[in-house]
Amino acid sequence: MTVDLQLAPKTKRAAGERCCEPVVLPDIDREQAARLAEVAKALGDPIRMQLVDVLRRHAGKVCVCELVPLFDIAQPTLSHHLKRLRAAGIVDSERQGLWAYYYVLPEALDELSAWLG
Amino acid sequence: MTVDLQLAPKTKRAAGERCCEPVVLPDIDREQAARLAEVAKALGDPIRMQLVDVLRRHAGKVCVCELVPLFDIAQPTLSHHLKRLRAAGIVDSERQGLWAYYYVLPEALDELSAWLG
DNA sequence: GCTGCAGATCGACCGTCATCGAGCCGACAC
DNA sequence: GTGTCGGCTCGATGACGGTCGATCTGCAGC
Repeated sequence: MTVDLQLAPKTKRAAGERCCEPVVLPDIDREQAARLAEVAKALGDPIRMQLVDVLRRHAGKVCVCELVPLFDIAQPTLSHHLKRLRAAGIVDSERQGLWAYYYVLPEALDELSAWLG
Repeated sequence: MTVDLQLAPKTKRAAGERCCEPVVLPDIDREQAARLAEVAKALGDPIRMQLVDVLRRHAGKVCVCELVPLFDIAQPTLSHHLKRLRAAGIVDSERQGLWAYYYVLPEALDELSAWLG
């Protein structure tokens, strides 16, 4: 008995009226939303935002030893932020002897920029 | 004696050579970086990214009761995400009787879009 | 061999966030 | 008045993220 308990008439509105026409799109590509959210989350830190800004303005490979004095954080912390940016596909690195150089991969930022219109 | 211990010649490179020319800009407007990072952090969640996408595509005020069935999360959780988006200045809300309607404030997204170029 | 340096990684601490249920409040119908 | 519904707020909890010191890895020079 009471098998229709989960099918109770919960669709009954306050007085049968609707709040607004149901024209919202039912599904928006979730995969793209997940990728864009990952890029946005990587940019969601002031230090990482400034890091990307410096690398974008320089328009070339920048040595880590030049990035450290720009921020008042320890070197391991900066390395951690660069690793997060690289995991999100925003930047990439290249080692030359002692030093490491970072540069921007424009694809991720371009996709976010295209979504913003 | 040894008063110049803190001023030791730490500038001495490995062999006197520099890793790269010091042309990185010393300071990038930190306030703007903080604002952009706040907007990006608010977008750094798949559900919030889809929420903004729905509100942008609808180009009008959307009732919360229409947003709830689009995601498999509880209604308080959706309200939490909307609150975060509103705190970041991305959306705003307006109550009409029983229902609440949310809409996009384009300024925040426009600033991020302008920075992305 | 040893020493020093640039950068990455690890472990730990602590703050913030996402999620949920429970409860509260305002508006409407009766 | 009471009941009901839509939505928000409050706690609690588990997970994630930023930061640091300490340590490790390569590399260059002695």
